[in-house]
Order: sequence, then structure tokens, then C-alpha cells
Amino acid sequence: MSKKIVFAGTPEFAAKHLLALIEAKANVVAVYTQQDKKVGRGHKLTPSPVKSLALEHGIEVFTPLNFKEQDTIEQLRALKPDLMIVVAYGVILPQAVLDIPTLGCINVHGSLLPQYRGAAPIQRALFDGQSQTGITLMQMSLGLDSGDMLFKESLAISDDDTSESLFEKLALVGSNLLVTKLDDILNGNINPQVQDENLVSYAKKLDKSESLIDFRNDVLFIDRQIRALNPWPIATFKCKDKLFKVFKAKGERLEHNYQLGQLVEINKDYIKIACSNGILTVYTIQEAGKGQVNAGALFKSKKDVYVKGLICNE
RNA sequence: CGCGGGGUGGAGCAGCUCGGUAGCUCGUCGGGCUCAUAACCCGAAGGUCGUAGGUUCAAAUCCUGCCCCCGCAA
Repeated sequence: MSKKIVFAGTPEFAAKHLLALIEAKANVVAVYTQQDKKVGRGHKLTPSPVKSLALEHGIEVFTPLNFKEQDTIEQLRALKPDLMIVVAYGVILPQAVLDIPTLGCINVHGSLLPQYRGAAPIQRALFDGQSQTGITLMQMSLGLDSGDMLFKESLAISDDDTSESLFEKLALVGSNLLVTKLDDILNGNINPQVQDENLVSYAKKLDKSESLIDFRNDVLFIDRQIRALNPWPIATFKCKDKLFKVFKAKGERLEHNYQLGQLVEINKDYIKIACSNGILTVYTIQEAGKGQVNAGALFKSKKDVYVKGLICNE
């Protein structure tokens, strides 16, 4: 009889891991995920990606608000799980829950711990300009991502990665690592490593207040800001009282004497804006209520408003 | 029932209020001019106006249903 696994997770990143477990024929007896939320336009009640996937595969789904109620805890205990696998679940597990699975709870975290503990490890590593990040499988304990580390795998961050692409890559790394190490974990063939507290750093959630681009900043910082905030919340800049979201852009180091924020070139494929220590080439932008468009084509078609030399800032 | 914007040649838009030859900027193609720091001039191609009905002599325009896209907020 194969050991019973309970999976807990919520967003797409978690769903990819659940799918990998299902495809690897792991014995996932139940899934925990967050309750359906009213999201999107019209506030439609939407199940989490993990819930949808679990239902497709006929796996029982539980959506408790938290584990403060004794009934909730007993419900989990009744499943007699051997292992609980937690990936971006978004619900705090108290010690009483961590103790239920005979092999404990393990977590798939999107960074090389002990760096980037917390809510947005993937985006922060990218934003900070790290050359690599990775996945850590760890034994869960009460503290925030502070448990003993079991397995790690690193991944290079390329200079055109966005948070979206990095999420996809790490979901793949994470699910492969999880599936290949699952037997070792189930058989206790592990070597837990304590996290070095001196190397700990935390990854704060991204916030909309970080989305406005200030062209007085370093061009490479802006380049990373644009990539790290994609697909959410998306970096923006103001020009002529209009707010533009920036989907695709590329910063390059270059000496120049332009004013910071100055529109220095409008080409049919892109626009170029001067920043500290370089020039930002902007390819794809979007105005409120409109679709994504080629920045150059848009500016050029409104050449009476957007002229070369204009300052884009505030 | 959260609030709101929009679907018109390849791109961005105007036209809709007050139905009657489909227009503008950009791009594309052909030609001219020659260095004008998004070059300029002339010309051309390219659209069943999201979709299905309705009203009408006549619908991009008025009415109804449906589909799709997007901003805010979560």
C-alpha cells in the first residue's frame, strides 16, 4: 500500500506541482486549497487552479478558512496522511497540523533558502538582480519558511526573464525535484540541513506602490522593475497625463546627455527613453482600457501629442 | 448582480447624439525629390464597420440578443 499524501496549495504554481504528482502516480488522497474567491470582472466566484485540477482528477478537496477549529484538524487527522506537501497554500499551519502526517509536512519554496523567505521569493530575486535562484524542499516548522532544508536545485535567471517566465521555469524545476525526491522523502532517506540564520533574507510581497517607473533611477533597475512586476502588478509610467503600462522593454547602459525621462527616439517599432546611466527601449505598452500595442506605432500615430524631447515623468 | 472603457482596411483612432458616397494619423507597395536630425512630394493597394436578428426606401449610426478584449477594484 503506497503512502498517503495530502497536497495543500492554491495558485497555478501549486497546481503544476500537483499535476506532476498525479502524473507520477503518487497516492494523493486529498487536496487542501483556499476557498473559492470572487475574482475578476464581475466578481465571479472562481475556484483556485489547484481545486479545479483536483476535481478533474476526482481527488477530494477541502477548503477550510484556517486550522483554528478543532473539527478542521480532526478532519485532516481522519485522512491518516503519511506526508503533507505544501506549495503556496496561503494558510498558516499550526503545530497541531504539522504533527499529523507521520512524515511531517514538506514545503516547496521558490528560492534558495535561507535567502528570500516569504511571500514573493521569485519576483524579489529577479527584481534584486540575482544571477540565480532556485527551489528548496524543506521540512516545515512553525516559523516563516524556516524549516530544515532537504533538497535544493538552482536555476539561472536570464536577463530577459519576467516573473511570469521565471514562475514557469521554477514550477518545472520544483515539480521535477519533488517527484524525483519523493521516494527518498517517503522512505526517510533524507539529510535535513539547518538554515544558517546569518544568511536569512525576506521577500516582501510586491505592491502596487512599486509599479510607477521613475526614470531618474538606474536603467538596469528599471529594466528589472519592468520584468519583476510582470505579470502583476505591471510597471507603469506617465507621459502627458496618461498612464502607460509597460509590458516589454530593454534597458542598456549608455552614456548620454539627455534629461532623465526624455523621449529620445520614436521609431516604428519602439520608443527610447533616457534614464540614469542608459537608455530604455520600450516595445510594448498599454493605455487604460485599451489593448497592448507597439509603443512606437502608437506614439508615431499620435505625433501631434508625443514628440521627441518630451519628458516622461510625472 | 462590484465600477467602467472598447470591438470601423496591417496599427492607433474619428464618424454614432441629429440614419443617406467609410474618413484621419501611421505603416505597406510604386514613383519622384535629395540629405530635410520620426525626411518631403505624388500615387496605389487594403474594410461583409465583432456577431445574429429587428425597425427602415436606406443602418457603422436606432432597438434587442450573443461573443470577444481591456482598465479599476479584489
